[in-house]
Amino acid sequence: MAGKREEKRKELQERLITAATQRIKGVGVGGLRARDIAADAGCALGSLYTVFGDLSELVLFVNQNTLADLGQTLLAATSQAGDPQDKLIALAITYQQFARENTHLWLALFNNDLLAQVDVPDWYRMAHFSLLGQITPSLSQLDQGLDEEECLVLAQTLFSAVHGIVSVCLQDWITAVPIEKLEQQLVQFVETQVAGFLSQRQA
Amino acid sequence: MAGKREEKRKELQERLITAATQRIKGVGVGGLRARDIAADAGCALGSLYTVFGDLSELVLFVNQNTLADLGQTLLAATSQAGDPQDKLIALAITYQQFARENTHLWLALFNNDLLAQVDVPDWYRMAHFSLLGQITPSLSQLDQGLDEEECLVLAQTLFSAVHGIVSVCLQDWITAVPIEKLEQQLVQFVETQVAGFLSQRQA
DNA sequence: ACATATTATTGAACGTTGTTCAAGATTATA
DNA sequence: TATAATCTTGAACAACGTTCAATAATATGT
Repeated sequence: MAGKREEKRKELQERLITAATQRIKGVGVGGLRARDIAADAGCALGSLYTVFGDLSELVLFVNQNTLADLGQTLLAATSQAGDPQDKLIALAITYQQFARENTHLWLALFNNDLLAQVDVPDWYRMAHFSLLGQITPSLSQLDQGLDEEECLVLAQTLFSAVHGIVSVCLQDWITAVPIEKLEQQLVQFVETQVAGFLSQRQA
Repeated sequence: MAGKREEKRKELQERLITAATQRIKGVGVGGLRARDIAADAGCALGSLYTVFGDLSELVLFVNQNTLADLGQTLLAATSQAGDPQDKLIALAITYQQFARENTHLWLALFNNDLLAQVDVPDWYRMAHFSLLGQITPSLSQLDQGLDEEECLVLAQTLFSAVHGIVSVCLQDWITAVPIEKLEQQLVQFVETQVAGFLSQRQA
């Protein structure tokens, strides 16, 4: 009978993460309720707090899975791109696609109301960081004069910019740019950015 | 004694907005408490709900002021810029400066957890929209072949991109790019974007 | 296999939240 | 000044995240 405790604990943890994931998918991270999650996972309310310190920590685990999914999706959809520019465009389009197909889970990644109360663990920062690793090769291919740090900063800037464009569009702030034009917007943006690089490199 | 009711109501409304603004400045929109606001404004808890439908509506009024401030700040800091590129850079830098100096108020503008429950009124969308009006002239100056709609979409894209860069940096997602490099990052970004425009216009 | 110690699970209970509403205070009207 | 209309009040409510003593389940020692 040895090891049964740990095994059950792991099972419960997975059930809770699954339940939380489904709830976030449905109602968003703002509509997350401890009692709902416990009910879905088939355990008592208090049991949730024997596995996770609080709800924020549970969301962090959901986010870890989302980040992994996102990383895999980006990798799968862009590995066969040739051109650096094509690859950057494919990354942006795939990012936007993921955000649209998993809006609530994607928004949970950036909801700092919950995350502000917990100090973000290293594995979380790492998962974010590794996404940049899919951008840097294309950048250093575009401009071979970039050192590693410049390349990282540039990747960060580009990622943030694309994220901003997608984010503003999906949260429907202003009526000007409809979601139907998002892809076109992104393609144009990356093209302009790449053209700017090349033009600056010549000067 | 006529008109005293309306006068007191307006005063109370202003006191509540002021109190809420100060609270958001201090603890962020997530730390906003109806009881604190009422206490600061010197009224009963229930009075808050005779002026505003709920807390979200109150935050909307705070945001209106913030948007007006932001608009004024951008206008004042960039009106004397000559070059379209210089103006776009000035806009980005000023936006970042405003975000850093009024972080909590600025974050409240984009916190959709509260805003999602209320349907955003037109005056709110207008205030967002008018910010774009500070970008479009520079863009049509850069490329006079742009029609009005293209120009608006482009302004939206650029604004979103800059917002994303600032947002990611200020929320400290990843350790890679420190806040000290934010300005440099923005300047470089706008320069690249403008260079891209010009290069594409020639082709 | 049994008894004991250790640990996990439970859900009622606590403090805090946004919001409501009958009672009382204030202002308008005649 | 008296009456009607309206606003202000804060106790009360439901729902929330979180805790914890009691109970059930598991591990350990003989």
